[in-house]
Amino acid sequence: MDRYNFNTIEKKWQKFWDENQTYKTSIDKKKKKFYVLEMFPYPSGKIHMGHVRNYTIGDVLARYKMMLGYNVLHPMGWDAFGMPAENAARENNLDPKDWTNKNISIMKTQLKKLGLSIDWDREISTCSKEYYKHQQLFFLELYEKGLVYRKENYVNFDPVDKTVLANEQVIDGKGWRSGAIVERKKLNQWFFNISKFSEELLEGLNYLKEWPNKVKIMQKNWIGKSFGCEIKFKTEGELPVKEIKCFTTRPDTLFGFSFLALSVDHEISKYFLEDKKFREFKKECSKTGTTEEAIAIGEKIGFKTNLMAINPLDPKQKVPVFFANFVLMDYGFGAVFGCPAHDQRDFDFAKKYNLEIKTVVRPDDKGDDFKVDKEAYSGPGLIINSEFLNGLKVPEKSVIKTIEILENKKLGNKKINFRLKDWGVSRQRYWGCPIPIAYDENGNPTTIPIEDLPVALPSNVNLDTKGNPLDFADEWKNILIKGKKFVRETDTLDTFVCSSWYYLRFCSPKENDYGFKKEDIDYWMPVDQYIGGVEHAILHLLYSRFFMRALKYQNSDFKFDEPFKGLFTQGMVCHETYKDESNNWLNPDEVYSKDGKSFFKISDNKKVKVGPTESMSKSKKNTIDPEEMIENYGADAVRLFIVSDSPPEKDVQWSTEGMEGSYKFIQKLWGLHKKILDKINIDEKGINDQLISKYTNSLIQKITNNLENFRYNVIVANFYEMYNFMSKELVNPTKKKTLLENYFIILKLMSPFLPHFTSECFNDLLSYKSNDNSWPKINNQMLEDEKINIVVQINGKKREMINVERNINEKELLKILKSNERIKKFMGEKEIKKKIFVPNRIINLIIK
RNA sequence: GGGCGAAUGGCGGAACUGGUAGACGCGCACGACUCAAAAUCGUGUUUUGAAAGAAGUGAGAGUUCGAUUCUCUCUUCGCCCA
Repeated sequence: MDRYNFNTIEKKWQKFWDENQTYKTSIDKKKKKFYVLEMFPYPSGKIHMGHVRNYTIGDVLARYKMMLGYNVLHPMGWDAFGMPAENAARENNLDPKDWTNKNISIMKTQLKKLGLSIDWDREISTCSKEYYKHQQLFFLELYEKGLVYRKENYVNFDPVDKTVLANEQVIDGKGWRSGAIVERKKLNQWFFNISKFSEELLEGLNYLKEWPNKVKIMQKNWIGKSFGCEIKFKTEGELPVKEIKCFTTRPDTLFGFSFLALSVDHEISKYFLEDKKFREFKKECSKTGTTEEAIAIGEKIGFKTNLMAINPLDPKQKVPVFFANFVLMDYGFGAVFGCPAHDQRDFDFAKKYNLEIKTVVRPDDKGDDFKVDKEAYSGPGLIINSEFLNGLKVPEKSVIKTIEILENKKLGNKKINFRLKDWGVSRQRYWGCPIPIAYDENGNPTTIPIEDLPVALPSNVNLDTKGNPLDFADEWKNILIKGKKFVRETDTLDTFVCSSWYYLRFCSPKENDYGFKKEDIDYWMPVDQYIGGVEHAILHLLYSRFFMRALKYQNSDFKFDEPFKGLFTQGMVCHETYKDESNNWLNPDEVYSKDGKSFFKISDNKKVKVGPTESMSKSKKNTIDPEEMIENYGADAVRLFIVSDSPPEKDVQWSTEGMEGSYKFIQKLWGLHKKILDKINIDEKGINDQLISKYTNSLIQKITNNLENFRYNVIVANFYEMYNFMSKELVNPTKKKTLLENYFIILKLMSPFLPHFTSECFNDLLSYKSNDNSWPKINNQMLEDEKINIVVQINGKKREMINVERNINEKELLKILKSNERIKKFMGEKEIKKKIFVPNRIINLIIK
C-alpha cells in the first residue's frame, strides 16, 4: 500500500492556496461576515506550540465558517514592539528592527507550513511606520478629547541600569538584570484616562454573552467597584492640618476606630521630610515594592505622628495618626481609618503597636459579648458596642445607615470608588511607538503637527546607554516646530497600546489617511470570535475595550462599544520536565526512555529525574519545536493532535505517543481513501446503504454541534469512530452513488481539521463530482430510527435493554417485558408498585 | 485571606436539558504476519468474581423512581486577585 506523502502533498496545497489567493477576503455585502481573530504573536524568533494550538483552533473555526457560507476575515500580524528586541539587539549588536523583521520572516514561513487559512495580504506589523503613524494620530485624537494627560507617578527605578522597571521585572525588590535594590521614583508620565470609563467598562461586561464567565469576573474584580463613604476626620496637633479625608467601605465600623493610617506619599508627609527618622521610614517602605501583593504579605510597619484624629461619630474619641506602609496613595485618598477588630491588616498593625482592638460587629450566632481575639472578623452579623448603630444588620443595613448619618451631620459623603487606575502608557525605552509630543524651553508639552507624522524612530541609536537610548539621540530629539525650538518626548508607548486597536487595522490594512476606513469597520467589526490565552484576560482585553470607547467618545460614527463579541481562551501546552544529576534542565530531545517510566540522558546514559508536567517554557527546557514536528509528521497530523487530547480551553499535555497516533490515523485514513476509490469503480447493490447514510447524517449533527461548542477533542474522537465504522461497513456491498455522497460528506466534515489531506482526497474524486465546499446539511427525517433501544430498570438498576419500535407506548412495552426472560427472573413473583416511563428512552419498574 | 473552577480506569478524556458511566485515543496483554524485530492487522482491557452477580465518577450527607450531572459540608489541586 502506498503511504500518504504529507511532505509533497502539503507543500502542493499550500502553494495552490497561495497562488490562487484562496483566503483573500474583501467586503461582500451579499454575504454575512464572520471575523475570526487569534491574538497576534510577538516575533520572538520561532513559533511555539502555544501558537500552534491557538492558530489551529482559530483556523478550524475560520474554515468551518467559510463552509457555512460566511465571508470570513481571518488575518495575521505581529505584535512587534517590545523589550526582548531591544535586549537581543543590545546583546548581539544589531538593530532591533532587523532582529524583529528577521524573526517575522522566519515565523511567517513556519505559520505557512501549518496551512492556515489566513489572508496574508492583510499582514500588519506594529513596528512599521505605516502602522504606528496611525497610532500617533490616535494619541493626538485622544489628547484632543482630554483622554490623555501627564502626571507625576511613582515607578520602579533601577539605580544601576538607570531604567524604569515593570512590576514583573522587580524580583524580591531587586532589578531583574542588575540585581540592584529597586527604588521608587517619581517621574512625569503620560496616562490614558481609562478610569473615566470604569462604570461603562463594568456595565459592558453584562452584554458580553459569548465571553467566558471567568474572564468577566476577573475584569469585574480588576475594575473593583466599591460602594463606600468619604469621611472627613478632624485632627488635632501642632501641624497646620485641620482634617484628613478617608475613603472607606466600612463606615459602619467607625466605633471600632483606633488609629488613622496615611500613605507615606500623603501630602501631609511634607511636614515630616525634615525628620531623619521619617525619611528612613519612607525608605524602608519603598523596599516593600509597589505591588499590592508585596504590601499585603510584608510586615506592617508604621511611623507615629504627633497628630490625633477625632472620631466623627464620637468626638470624645481621639486616636493617633500613623504613616503606614500598607496604605497606598492610589487607593481612596491615601488615608484609611483603622478598625483592627474587623480588618486583618488593621489587626496586624494594632497588635504590633499595642492599639485598642474594639469589637463592633458580632456574627449572627454569637452573643453581644463576642470579642475579636486572634484574628479580625470581617463577616456578616450585627453591630454592637456602637451606640446608635447597635443592632443594624451587617453589611446590608449598617453601611447605608451610617452613611446617611454621616451625610446628615455633614461629616461625610456617599462615594463610589474604583480600583481601576489610569493607564500609564509611558515607557522609557527605544523600541516602541514614539509619543507625538514635544516640549518647549520651559518644559510645556505641545503636540507634533499632524503633517509631521509619523514621528519615526531614529535608526542607528546607541543601545548601550544607561536608561532610554532616545534620551541620547540628540539629532532626533531636538526639533523646530514653526521655527521654534522644541525637544521631543523620548518616552515611547506601552506595547499594549499597539494591541489595543490592531483588530481595527486588519479591516483596512492599507488605508493611508487614518487607522481604518469607516466602511470597512462598519462591515467587519466587531470581531465575532477572538481566541487567545487567558493570561491576557485582564489587561489587553480591558485596554482594547477602553480604546474602542475612547475612539467612540465624542464621535457618533461608531456603532458598537465592544471590540470582541465572542471570546475563547485556550489552555496551555504542557510537557514533562527533566533534570540531570546536577539539576540542570534537559530538553525532551536530550533524553530517551524505553518503558516510558525511567528516562536516561542520551549523551551519557545517566538517569534523568522526571519532574512535573508544566507549561512549555524555554527556562525549563520542556519545549517541543513545532517546525520539527511538522517536518516529521506533517502539518495535518500536528494540527489534529494539538486539538485531540484535551478540551481546547484546558491545558493539554504534549506526548510523542499521541503525536504518532495522529500521524498513524492520517495514514489509516489514506488507506480508507484508497479502498473507497477502488470500491467506487464497482457499482454494487446497496444492502447497507441506509445504514451508511444514517450514520453520516448523525455524524454531521454530532460534529456540527461539537464545532459550535469548541469541543474539538470530541470531534477527533468522532473521526476515529467514523473510521472504525467505515472500515467495517466497507466490506459490505454499497451503491456507488451512496458511497460517493457519503464520502464527500465525511471529507467535508474533516476538512477544517485536515485541510491538506482532504484537499488531496477531493482532488482524487474530481471526476465524480465537483467540490462545492459547503458544510453538509442535516436531514432531520433521517435522524429518527424506526427501531430504538429502551433501557429497562428494576428498582433503578439497569437490567435489560430491548430493541423496540420508536414511539412505543407504555402498555405495549410492558407486554413485551412480561415475556422477557431476564425481566421475569428479576421480577420474580413480586408486583409492580410504580412505573416510570420516559418514551423512547427508559422504563423503570419499582417492585416490592 | 477572598473569588472562580476542577476532581471519572494505568493515563488523556467522553456522557445533549437528571435517564445504558467509562465513547475515542494512549498504554498494556494476547494472537496473526515474520527466520527475527519494527511496522501493520485482529482480540481483550474499571475493580472484584469461575459465573450469576456485586461494587464503582475525590469523601460524607441530602433531594429523586433514578445523580458523574442538582443542593449542603469537607478534602485535594489549579487559576486569578490580594
